[in-house]
Amino acid sequence: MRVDILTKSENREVQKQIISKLRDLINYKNLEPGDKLPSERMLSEKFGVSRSNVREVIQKLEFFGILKSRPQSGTFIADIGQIAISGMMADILRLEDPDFKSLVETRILLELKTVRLAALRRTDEDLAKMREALDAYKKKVLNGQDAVQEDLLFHLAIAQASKNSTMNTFMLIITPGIITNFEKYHVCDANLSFQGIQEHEDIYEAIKEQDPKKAKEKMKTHFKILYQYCYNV
Amino acid sequence: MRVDILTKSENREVQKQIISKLRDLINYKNLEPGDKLPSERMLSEKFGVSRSNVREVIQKLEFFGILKSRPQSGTFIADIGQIAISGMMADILRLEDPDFKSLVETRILLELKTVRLAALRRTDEDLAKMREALDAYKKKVLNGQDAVQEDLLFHLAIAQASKNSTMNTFMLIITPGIITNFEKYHVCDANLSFQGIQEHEDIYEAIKEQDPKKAKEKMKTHFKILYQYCYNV
DNA sequence: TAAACCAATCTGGTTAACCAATTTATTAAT
DNA sequence: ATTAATAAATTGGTTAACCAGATTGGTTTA
Repeated sequence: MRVDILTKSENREVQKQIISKLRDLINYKNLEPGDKLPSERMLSEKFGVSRSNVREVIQKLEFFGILKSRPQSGTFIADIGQIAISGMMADILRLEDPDFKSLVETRILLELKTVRLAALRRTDEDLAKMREALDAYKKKVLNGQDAVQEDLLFHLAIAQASKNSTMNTFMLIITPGIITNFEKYHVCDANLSFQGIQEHEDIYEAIKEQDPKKAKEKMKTHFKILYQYCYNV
Repeated sequence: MRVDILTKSENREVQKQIISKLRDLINYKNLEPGDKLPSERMLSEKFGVSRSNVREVIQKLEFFGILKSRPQSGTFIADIGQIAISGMMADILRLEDPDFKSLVETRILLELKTVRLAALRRTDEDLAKMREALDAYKKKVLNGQDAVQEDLLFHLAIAQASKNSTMNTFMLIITPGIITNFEKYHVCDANLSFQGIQEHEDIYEAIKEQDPKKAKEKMKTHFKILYQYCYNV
Protein backbone atom coordinates (compact mmCIF):
# COMPACT_ATOMS: atom_id res chain seq x y z
CA MET A 1 0.00 0.00 0.00
CA ARG A 2 2.69 2.43 1.05
CA VAL A 3 5.37 3.19 -1.49
CA ASP A 4 7.88 5.31 0.39
CA ILE A 5 10.63 3.74 2.43
CA LEU A 6 10.73 4.71 6.06
CA THR A 7 13.64 4.96 8.45
CA LYS A 8 13.20 4.54 12.19
CA SER A 9 12.80 8.25 12.87
CA GLU A 10 10.33 8.55 10.03
CA ASN A 11 8.31 5.78 11.63
CA ARG A 12 7.84 8.04 14.64
CA GLU A 13 6.44 10.62 12.26
CA VAL A 14 4.00 8.07 10.88
CA GLN A 15 2.80 7.34 14.40
CA LYS A 16 2.27 11.03 15.02
CA GLN A 17 0.35 11.36 11.77
CA ILE A 18 -1.90 8.49 12.77
CA ILE A 19 -2.56 10.05 16.18
CA SER A 20 -3.33 13.32 14.49
CA LYS A 21 -5.73 11.73 12.01
CA LEU A 22 -7.31 9.74 14.81
CA ARG A 23 -7.96 12.92 16.74
CA ASP A 24 -9.50 14.55 13.67
CA LEU A 25 -11.69 11.49 13.16
CA ILE A 26 -12.93 11.56 16.73
CA ASN A 27 -13.67 15.27 16.49
CA TYR A 28 -15.24 15.11 13.03
CA LYS A 29 -17.36 12.03 13.61
CA ASN A 30 -18.25 13.48 16.99
CA LEU A 31 -17.38 10.21 18.68
CA GLU A 32 -18.38 10.25 22.33
CA PRO A 33 -16.47 8.65 25.20
CA GLY A 34 -17.26 4.97 25.41
CA ASP A 35 -17.93 4.85 21.68
CA LYS A 36 -16.29 2.28 19.48
CA LEU A 37 -13.55 3.30 17.09
CA PRO A 38 -13.63 1.98 13.52
CA SER A 39 -11.90 -1.36 13.25
CA GLU A 40 -8.14 -1.57 12.86
CA ARG A 41 -8.53 -2.73 9.25
CA MET A 42 -10.79 0.20 8.47
CA LEU A 43 -8.43 2.70 10.05
CA SER A 44 -5.35 1.31 8.30
CA GLU A 45 -7.10 1.63 4.94
CA LYS A 46 -8.56 5.05 5.72
CA PHE A 47 -5.20 6.43 6.85
CA GLY A 48 -3.16 4.65 4.19
CA VAL A 49 -0.91 2.89 6.70
CA SER A 50 -0.36 -0.70 7.76
CA ARG A 51 -2.51 -2.37 10.35
CA SER A 52 0.59 -2.93 12.49
CA ASN A 53 1.15 0.81 12.60
CA VAL A 54 -2.42 1.34 13.70
CA ARG A 55 -2.03 -1.33 16.38
CA GLU A 56 1.18 0.27 17.65
CA VAL A 57 -0.55 3.63 18.03
CA ILE A 58 -3.57 2.06 19.73
CA GLN A 59 -1.24 0.32 22.17
CA LYS A 60 0.51 3.61 22.88
CA LEU A 61 -2.73 5.52 23.45
CA GLU A 62 -3.91 2.62 25.60
CA PHE A 63 -0.85 3.19 27.76
CA PHE A 64 -1.83 6.85 28.13
CA GLY A 65 -5.31 5.70 29.14
CA ILE A 66 -7.07 7.26 26.15
CA LEU A 67 -8.14 4.08 24.39
CA LYS A 68 -9.15 0.63 25.57
CA SER A 69 -8.95 -2.42 23.32
CA ARG A 70 -11.25 -5.38 23.91
CA PRO A 71 -10.55 -8.66 22.08
CA GLN A 72 -13.09 -9.70 19.46
CA SER A 73 -15.08 -6.59 20.20
CA GLY A 74 -13.34 -3.38 19.28
CA THR A 75 -11.29 -0.43 20.46
CA PHE A 76 -13.15 2.00 22.65
CA ILE A 77 -12.61 5.60 23.61
CA ALA A 78 -11.91 5.98 27.31
CA ASP A 79 -14.71 7.40 29.40
CA ILE A 80 -13.00 10.67 30.20
CA GLY A 81 -14.90 13.02 27.89
CA GLN A 82 -14.40 14.25 24.36
CA ILE A 83 -12.67 17.47 25.32
CA ALA A 84 -10.14 15.66 27.48
CA ILE A 85 -9.47 13.11 24.72
CA SER A 86 -8.90 15.79 22.12
CA GLY A 87 -6.76 17.90 24.43
CA MET A 88 -4.62 15.01 25.58
CA MET A 89 -4.00 13.80 22.04
CA ALA A 90 -2.87 17.27 21.07
CA ASP A 91 -0.52 17.26 24.06
CA ILE A 92 0.86 13.82 23.21
CA LEU A 93 1.61 15.04 19.69
CA ARG A 94 3.54 17.93 21.17
CA LEU A 95 5.61 15.78 23.55
CA GLU A 96 9.36 16.07 23.19
CA ASP A 97 12.08 13.62 24.14
CA PRO A 98 13.20 14.36 27.69
CA ASP A 99 16.50 16.18 28.10
CA PHE A 100 18.92 15.42 30.94
CA LYS A 101 17.98 18.52 32.92
CA SER A 102 14.33 17.55 32.77
CA LEU A 103 15.17 14.06 34.02
CA VAL A 104 17.29 15.27 36.94
CA GLU A 105 14.74 17.90 37.91
CA THR A 106 12.02 15.25 37.99
CA ARG A 107 14.19 12.73 39.80
CA ILE A 108 14.99 15.12 42.64
CA LEU A 109 11.33 16.02 43.00
CA LEU A 110 10.23 12.39 43.05
CA GLU A 111 12.91 11.17 45.41
CA LEU A 112 12.44 13.88 48.03
CA LYS A 113 8.89 12.51 48.24
CA THR A 114 9.52 8.76 47.95
CA VAL A 115 12.11 8.90 50.70
CA ARG A 116 9.59 10.56 53.02
CA LEU A 117 6.94 8.00 52.17
CA ALA A 118 9.43 5.16 52.51
CA ALA A 119 10.27 6.32 56.03
CA LEU A 120 6.56 6.28 56.85
CA ARG A 121 5.55 3.07 55.12
CA ARG A 122 8.57 0.78 54.84
CA THR A 123 8.23 -2.81 55.96
CA ASP A 124 11.08 -4.91 57.32
CA GLU A 125 11.23 -6.61 53.94
CA ASP A 126 11.70 -3.25 52.23
CA LEU A 127 14.46 -2.45 54.68
CA ALA A 128 16.23 -5.72 53.91
CA LYS A 129 16.15 -5.02 50.18
CA MET A 130 17.54 -1.54 50.69
CA ARG A 131 20.28 -2.96 52.91
CA GLU A 132 21.17 -5.47 50.21
CA ALA A 133 21.34 -2.79 47.52
CA LEU A 134 23.39 -0.53 49.75
CA ASP A 135 25.89 -3.28 50.54
CA ALA A 136 26.32 -4.02 46.84
CA TYR A 137 26.97 -0.31 46.27
CA LYS A 138 29.51 -0.10 49.09
CA LYS A 139 31.38 -3.16 47.89
CA LYS A 140 31.80 -1.75 44.41
CA VAL A 141 32.89 1.68 45.60
CA LEU A 142 35.39 0.30 48.13
CA ASN A 143 36.84 -1.77 45.29
CA GLY A 144 37.35 1.46 43.39
CA GLN A 145 34.83 0.39 40.78
CA ASP A 146 32.14 2.44 39.08
CA ALA A 147 28.87 2.02 40.99
CA VAL A 148 26.30 4.17 39.20
CA GLN A 149 24.00 1.18 38.67
CA GLU A 150 24.10 0.04 42.28
CA ASP A 151 23.50 3.63 43.34
CA LEU A 152 20.33 3.82 41.30
CA LEU A 153 19.13 0.39 42.44
CA PHE A 154 19.30 1.61 46.03
CA HIS A 155 17.17 4.57 45.09
CA LEU A 156 14.73 2.29 43.28
CA ALA A 157 14.47 0.21 46.44
CA ILE A 158 13.42 3.37 48.27
CA ALA A 159 10.81 4.06 45.61
CA GLN A 160 9.45 0.56 46.12
CA ALA A 161 9.27 1.08 49.87
CA SER A 162 7.26 4.26 49.32
CA LYS A 163 4.28 2.03 48.42
CA ASN A 164 3.28 4.50 45.73
CA SER A 165 3.12 2.49 42.51
CA THR A 166 2.85 5.58 40.30
CA MET A 167 6.04 7.14 41.64
CA ASN A 168 7.68 3.73 41.52
CA THR A 169 6.81 3.43 37.84
CA PHE A 170 8.01 6.95 37.11
CA MET A 171 11.32 6.29 38.85
CA LEU A 172 11.79 3.22 36.69
CA ILE A 173 11.06 5.22 33.56
CA ILE A 174 13.67 7.89 34.25
CA THR A 175 16.39 5.57 35.62
CA PRO A 176 18.02 4.43 32.36
CA GLY A 177 18.28 8.00 31.12
CA ILE A 178 19.85 9.03 34.42
CA ILE A 179 22.41 6.21 34.33
CA THR A 180 23.36 6.85 30.72
CA ASN A 181 23.92 10.55 31.26
CA PHE A 182 25.74 10.03 34.56
CA GLU A 183 28.20 7.70 32.87
CA LYS A 184 28.41 9.99 29.86
CA TYR A 185 29.22 13.12 31.82
CA HIS A 186 31.05 11.31 34.64
CA VAL A 187 28.75 12.87 37.23
CA CYS A 188 29.83 10.36 39.84
CA ASP A 189 33.58 10.09 39.97
CA ALA A 190 35.42 7.98 42.53
CA ASN A 191 35.68 10.34 45.49
CA LEU A 192 32.09 11.48 45.01
CA SER A 193 30.98 7.84 45.23
CA PHE A 194 33.06 7.39 48.35
CA GLN A 195 31.29 10.30 49.95
CA GLY A 196 28.05 8.79 48.71
CA ILE A 197 28.43 5.76 50.97
CA GLN A 198 27.93 7.75 54.14
CA GLU A 199 25.11 9.74 52.59
CA HIS A 200 23.35 6.54 51.60
CA GLU A 201 23.89 5.10 55.06
CA ASP A 202 22.33 8.21 56.56
CA ILE A 203 19.30 7.90 54.32
CA TYR A 204 18.97 4.22 55.14
CA GLU A 205 19.24 4.92 58.84
CA ALA A 206 16.53 7.60 58.71
CA ILE A 207 14.17 5.26 56.88
CA LYS A 208 14.95 2.50 59.36
CA GLU A 209 14.12 4.87 62.22
CA GLN A 210 10.94 5.82 60.37
CA ASP A 211 11.89 9.48 60.55
CA PRO A 212 10.47 11.12 57.40
CA LYS A 213 11.83 14.58 58.09
CA LYS A 214 15.35 13.34 58.65
CA ALA A 215 15.09 11.08 55.61
CA LYS A 216 14.14 13.98 53.38
CA GLU A 217 16.92 16.12 54.84
CA LYS A 218 19.54 13.43 54.21
CA MET A 219 18.31 12.94 50.68
CA LYS A 220 18.56 16.68 50.12
CA THR A 221 22.17 16.58 51.25
CA HIS A 222 22.78 13.66 48.94
CA PHE A 223 21.39 15.63 46.02
CA LYS A 224 23.35 18.77 46.81
CA ILE A 225 25.99 18.21 44.18
CA LEU A 226 23.40 16.96 41.74
CA TYR A 227 21.44 20.16 42.23
CA GLN A 228 24.46 22.22 41.27
CA TYR A 229 25.22 20.02 38.30
CA CYS A 230 21.68 20.17 37.04
CA TYR A 231 21.34 23.91 37.24
CA ASN A 232 24.79 24.79 35.99
CA VAL A 233 25.08 22.62 32.90
CA MET B 1 1.97 -23.57 19.26
CA ARG B 2 0.06 -22.57 22.39
CA VAL B 3 -2.91 -24.71 23.32
CA ASP B 4 -4.51 -22.84 26.20
CA ILE B 5 -6.94 -20.05 25.63
CA LEU B 6 -6.03 -16.73 27.11
CA THR B 7 -8.20 -13.92 28.38
CA LYS B 8 -6.97 -10.33 28.49
CA SER B 9 -5.77 -10.56 32.08
CA GLU B 10 -3.99 -13.84 31.33
CA ASN B 11 -2.21 -12.11 28.47
CA ARG B 12 -0.66 -9.78 31.02
CA GLU B 13 0.62 -12.85 32.81
CA VAL B 14 2.21 -14.11 29.59
CA GLN B 15 4.01 -10.78 29.20
CA LYS B 16 5.31 -11.03 32.75
CA GLN B 17 6.48 -14.58 32.12
CA ILE B 18 8.35 -13.45 29.02
CA ILE B 19 10.02 -10.61 30.93
CA SER B 20 10.96 -13.06 33.65
CA LYS B 21 12.43 -15.54 31.19
CA LEU B 22 14.21 -12.75 29.38
CA ARG B 23 15.82 -11.66 32.63
CA ASP B 24 16.91 -15.21 33.35
CA LEU B 25 18.35 -15.49 29.85
CA ILE B 26 20.35 -12.29 30.23
CA ASN B 27 21.66 -13.42 33.61
CA TYR B 28 22.36 -17.00 32.57
CA LYS B 29 23.98 -16.21 29.24
CA ASN B 30 25.85 -13.41 30.96
CA LEU B 31 24.79 -10.98 28.27
CA GLU B 32 26.56 -7.66 28.67
CA PRO B 33 25.09 -4.21 27.99
CA GLY B 34 25.24 -3.44 24.32
CA ASP B 35 25.03 -7.12 23.46
CA LYS B 36 22.52 -8.42 21.01
CA LEU B 37 19.55 -10.41 22.21
CA PRO B 38 18.60 -13.60 20.36
CA SER B 39 16.28 -12.88 17.44
CA GLU B 40 12.56 -12.50 17.99
CA ARG B 41 11.91 -15.82 16.24
CA MET B 42 14.43 -17.58 18.44
CA LEU B 43 12.94 -16.10 21.61
CA SER B 44 9.36 -16.93 20.66
CA GLU B 45 10.34 -20.55 20.05
CA LYS B 46 12.51 -20.77 23.15
CA PHE B 47 9.80 -19.33 25.40
CA GLY B 48 6.95 -21.16 23.70
CA VAL B 49 5.04 -17.98 22.89
CA SER B 50 4.10 -16.14 19.72
CA ARG B 51 6.45 -13.72 18.06
CA SER B 52 3.85 -10.98 18.53
CA ASN B 53 4.00 -11.51 22.27
CA VAL B 54 7.77 -11.22 22.17
CA ARG B 55 7.50 -8.04 20.12
CA GLU B 56 5.00 -6.54 22.57
CA VAL B 57 7.34 -7.17 25.47
CA ILE B 58 10.33 -5.78 23.59
CA GLN B 59 8.32 -2.65 22.81
CA LYS B 60 7.39 -2.32 26.48
CA LEU B 61 10.96 -2.75 27.67
CA GLU B 62 12.04 -0.30 24.99
CA PHE B 63 9.69 2.23 26.56
CA PHE B 64 11.38 1.66 29.91
CA GLY B 65 14.73 2.23 28.21
CA ILE B 66 16.03 -1.29 28.84
CA LEU B 67 16.11 -2.55 25.26
CA LYS B 68 16.69 -0.93 21.91
CA SER B 69 15.49 -2.45 18.66
CA ARG B 70 17.29 -1.77 15.41
CA PRO B 71 15.66 -2.77 12.11
CA GLN B 72 17.35 -5.55 10.16
CA SER B 73 19.97 -5.79 12.85
CA GLY B 74 18.65 -6.99 16.18
CA THR B 75 17.46 -6.02 19.63
CA PHE B 76 20.15 -4.73 21.92
CA ILE B 77 20.48 -4.42 25.65
CA ALA B 78 20.70 -0.80 26.77
CA ASP B 79 24.09 0.40 27.83
CA ILE B 80 23.22 0.84 31.50
CA GLY B 81 24.95 -2.21 32.97
CA GLN B 82 23.93 -5.76 33.69
CA ILE B 83 23.06 -5.18 37.33
CA ALA B 84 20.79 -2.26 36.48
CA ILE B 85 19.08 -4.28 33.73
CA SER B 86 18.45 -7.22 36.00
CA GLY B 87 17.29 -5.04 38.90
CA MET B 88 14.98 -2.97 36.75
CA MET B 89 13.39 -6.00 35.14
CA ALA B 90 12.71 -7.45 38.59
CA ASP B 91 11.12 -4.14 39.58
CA ILE B 92 8.98 -4.01 36.44
CA LEU B 93 7.71 -7.50 37.19
CA ARG B 94 6.70 -6.32 40.64
CA LEU B 95 4.86 -3.21 39.41
CA GLU B 96 1.23 -2.95 40.45
CA ASP B 97 -1.59 -1.04 38.84
CA PRO B 98 -1.78 2.43 40.37
CA ASP B 99 -4.54 3.05 42.90
CA PHE B 100 -6.37 6.36 43.15
CA LYS B 101 -4.49 7.44 46.25
CA SER B 102 -1.18 6.85 44.51
CA LEU B 103 -2.33 8.93 41.54
CA VAL B 104 -3.51 11.87 43.65
CA GLU B 105 -0.39 11.79 45.79
CA THR B 106 1.76 11.93 42.66
CA ARG B 107 -0.37 14.58 41.03
CA ILE B 108 -0.09 16.96 43.96
CA LEU B 109 3.66 16.46 44.07
CA LEU B 110 4.07 17.06 40.35
CA GLU B 111 1.80 20.08 40.16
CA LEU B 112 3.29 21.95 43.09
CA LYS B 113 6.49 21.79 41.05
CA THR B 114 5.16 22.40 37.53
CA VAL B 115 3.28 25.48 38.69
CA ARG B 116 6.53 26.91 40.11
CA LEU B 117 8.42 26.14 36.93
CA ALA B 118 5.59 27.52 34.82
CA ALA B 119 5.77 30.81 36.69
CA LEU B 120 9.49 30.93 35.98
CA ARG B 121 9.50 29.76 32.38
CA ARG B 122 6.15 30.50 30.79
CA THR B 123 6.05 32.27 27.46
CA ASP B 124 3.25 34.52 26.27
CA GLU B 125 2.06 31.66 24.11
CA ASP B 126 1.84 29.39 27.16
CA LEU B 127 -0.12 32.08 28.93
CA ALA B 128 -2.57 32.34 26.06
CA LYS B 129 -3.18 28.60 26.10
CA MET B 130 -3.80 28.63 29.83
CA ARG B 131 -6.19 31.53 29.44
CA GLU B 132 -8.08 29.63 26.77
CA ALA B 133 -8.34 26.51 28.93
CA LEU B 134 -9.42 28.57 31.90
CA ASP B 135 -12.14 30.34 29.94
CA ALA B 136 -13.50 27.00 28.71
CA TYR B 137 -13.58 25.82 32.32
CA LYS B 138 -15.36 28.94 33.56
CA LYS B 139 -17.96 28.77 30.82
CA LYS B 140 -18.87 25.20 31.69
CA VAL B 141 -19.05 25.84 35.43
CA LEU B 142 -21.13 29.00 35.06
CA ASN B 143 -23.54 26.96 32.93
CA GLY B 144 -23.86 24.56 35.83
CA GLN B 145 -22.17 21.80 33.82
CA ASP B 146 -19.60 19.27 34.92
CA ALA B 147 -16.13 20.60 34.11
CA VAL B 148 -13.67 17.97 35.31
CA GLN B 149 -12.11 17.66 31.85
CA GLU B 150 -11.63 21.38 31.38
CA ASP B 151 -10.19 21.55 34.87
CA LEU B 152 -7.54 18.97 34.02
CA LEU B 153 -6.77 20.57 30.65
CA PHE B 154 -5.94 23.80 32.45
CA HIS B 155 -3.55 21.90 34.68
CA LEU B 156 -2.02 20.18 31.64
CA ALA B 157 -1.46 23.61 30.11
CA ILE B 158 0.51 24.53 33.23
CA ALA B 159 2.57 21.35 32.88
CA GLN B 160 3.35 22.34 29.31
CA ALA B 161 4.44 25.80 30.39
CA SER B 162 6.83 24.25 32.92
CA LYS B 163 9.08 23.30 29.97
CA ASN B 164 9.90 20.02 31.69
CA SER B 165 8.98 17.31 29.19
CA THR B 166 9.32 14.50 31.73
CA MET B 167 6.84 16.04 34.15
CA ASN B 168 4.63 16.93 31.21
CA THR B 169 4.61 13.29 30.12
CA PHE B 170 3.93 12.09 33.64
CA MET B 171 1.02 14.49 34.03
CA LEU B 172 -0.46 13.13 30.82
CA ILE B 173 -0.09 9.58 32.06
CA ILE B 174 -1.96 10.17 35.31
CA THR B 175 -4.67 12.46 33.91
CA PRO B 176 -7.16 9.84 32.64
CA GLY B 177 -7.02 7.96 35.94
CA ILE B 178 -7.65 11.20 37.80
CA ILE B 179 -10.60 12.17 35.64
CA THR B 180 -12.19 8.73 35.86
CA ASN B 181 -11.97 8.60 39.64
CA PHE B 182 -13.08 12.21 40.06
CA GLU B 183 -16.22 11.51 38.08
CA LYS B 184 -16.68 8.18 39.83
CA TYR B 185 -16.47 9.57 43.34
CA HIS B 186 -17.93 12.98 42.47
CA VAL B 187 -14.91 14.74 43.91
CA CYS B 188 -15.82 17.96 42.17
CA ASP B 189 -19.45 18.85 42.74
CA ALA B 190 -21.02 22.06 41.52
CA ASN B 191 -20.21 24.50 44.33
CA LEU B 192 -16.68 23.13 44.57
CA SER B 193 -16.19 23.86 40.87
CA PHE B 194 -17.58 27.34 41.40
CA GLN B 195 -15.00 27.96 44.09
CA GLY B 196 -12.44 26.47 41.72
CA ILE B 197 -12.85 29.34 39.27
CA GLN B 198 -11.33 31.88 41.60
CA GLU B 199 -8.58 29.47 42.63
CA HIS B 200 -7.72 28.87 38.99
CA GLU B 201 -7.74 32.58 38.32
CA ASP B 202 -5.35 33.10 41.23
CA ILE B 203 -2.98 30.46 39.88
CA TYR B 204 -3.15 31.96 36.41
CA GLU B 205 -2.48 35.42 37.77
CA ALA B 206 0.58 34.26 39.72
CA ILE B 207 2.02 32.55 36.66
CA LYS B 208 1.31 35.64 34.60
CA GLU B 209 3.15 37.76 37.17
CA GLN B 210 5.98 35.20 37.09
CA ASP B 211 5.76 34.80 40.85
CA PRO B 212 6.72 31.16 41.58
CA LYS B 213 6.20 31.35 45.32
CA LYS B 214 2.72 32.78 45.00
CA ALA B 215 1.91 30.29 42.25
CA LYS B 216 2.84 27.37 44.46
CA GLU B 217 0.88 28.83 47.37
CA LYS B 218 -2.24 29.27 45.25
CA MET B 219 -1.91 25.74 43.92
CA LYS B 220 -1.61 24.47 47.47
CA THR B 221 -4.85 26.23 48.36
CA HIS B 222 -6.47 24.73 45.29
CA PHE B 223 -5.40 21.26 46.40
CA LYS B 224 -6.54 21.73 49.98
CA ILE B 225 -9.78 19.81 49.57
CA LEU B 226 -8.01 17.27 47.42
CA TYR B 227 -5.46 16.72 50.16
CA GLN B 228 -8.19 15.91 52.64
CA TYR B 229 -9.97 13.65 50.21
CA CYS B 230 -6.81 11.78 49.34
CA TYR B 231 -5.78 11.10 52.90
CA ASN B 232 -9.20 10.33 54.28
CA VAL B 233 -10.57 7.86 51.76
C1' DT C 1 -45.70 -8.54 20.81
C1' DA C 2 -41.70 -10.06 22.75
C1' DA C 3 -38.46 -13.23 23.90
C1' DA C 4 -35.29 -16.91 22.28
C1' DC C 5 -32.54 -18.79 18.97
C1' DC C 6 -29.27 -19.07 15.16
C1' DA C 7 -26.30 -18.06 11.52
C1' DA C 8 -23.75 -14.53 9.11
C1' DT C 9 -20.60 -11.00 10.05
C1' DC C 10 -17.25 -8.33 12.41
C1' DT C 11 -13.73 -7.87 15.91
C1' DG C 12 -8.88 -7.85 18.01
C1' DG C 13 -5.39 -11.27 18.27
C1' DT C 14 -2.30 -14.73 16.14
C1' DT C 15 0.29 -16.90 12.70
C1' DA C 16 3.27 -17.57 8.90
C1' DA C 17 5.12 -16.05 4.75
C1' DC C 18 7.50 -12.27 2.83
C1' DC C 19 10.59 -7.85 2.42
C1' DA C 20 14.58 -5.17 2.36
C1' DA C 21 18.49 -3.83 5.01
C1' DT C 22 22.19 -5.70 7.46
C1' DT C 23 25.51 -8.81 8.96
C1' DT C 24 28.31 -12.77 8.24
C1' DA C 25 30.69 -16.16 5.43
C1' DT C 26 32.87 -17.22 1.28
C1' DT C 27 35.46 -16.34 -2.61
C1' DA C 28 38.66 -13.74 -5.60
C1' DA C 29 42.22 -10.75 -6.38
C1' DT C 30 46.42 -8.50 -5.17
C1' DA D 1 48.38 -13.36 3.95
C1' DT D 2 45.46 -9.53 3.40
C1' DT D 3 42.06 -7.13 1.40
C1' DA D 4 38.15 -6.46 -1.66
C1' DA D 5 34.14 -8.22 -3.68
C1' DT D 6 30.29 -10.95 -3.49
C1' DA D 7 26.94 -14.19 -2.13
C1' DA D 8 24.36 -16.43 1.54
C1' DA D 9 22.09 -16.16 5.91
C1' DT D 10 19.97 -13.36 9.51
C1' DT D 11 17.44 -9.53 11.21
C1' DG D 12 13.31 -6.46 12.62
C1' DG D 13 9.42 -4.87 10.10
C1' DT D 14 5.35 -5.64 7.11
C1' DT D 15 1.69 -7.98 5.05
C1' DA D 16 -2.17 -10.95 4.45
C1' DA D 17 -4.58 -14.91 5.70
C1' DC D 18 -6.60 -17.11 9.52
C1' DC D 19 -8.74 -17.90 14.40
C1' DA D 20 -12.10 -17.89 17.97
C1' DG D 21 -14.99 -15.11 20.57
C1' DA D 22 -18.33 -11.21 20.34
C1' DT D 23 -21.89 -8.83 17.95
C1' DT D 24 -25.76 -8.22 15.02
C1' DG D 25 -29.85 -8.90 12.41
C1' DG D 26 -33.34 -11.72 11.07
C1' DT D 27 -36.21 -15.58 12.00
C1' DT D 28 -38.77 -18.51 14.74
C1' DT D 29 -41.39 -19.58 18.67
C1' DA D 30 -44.38 -18.98 22.74
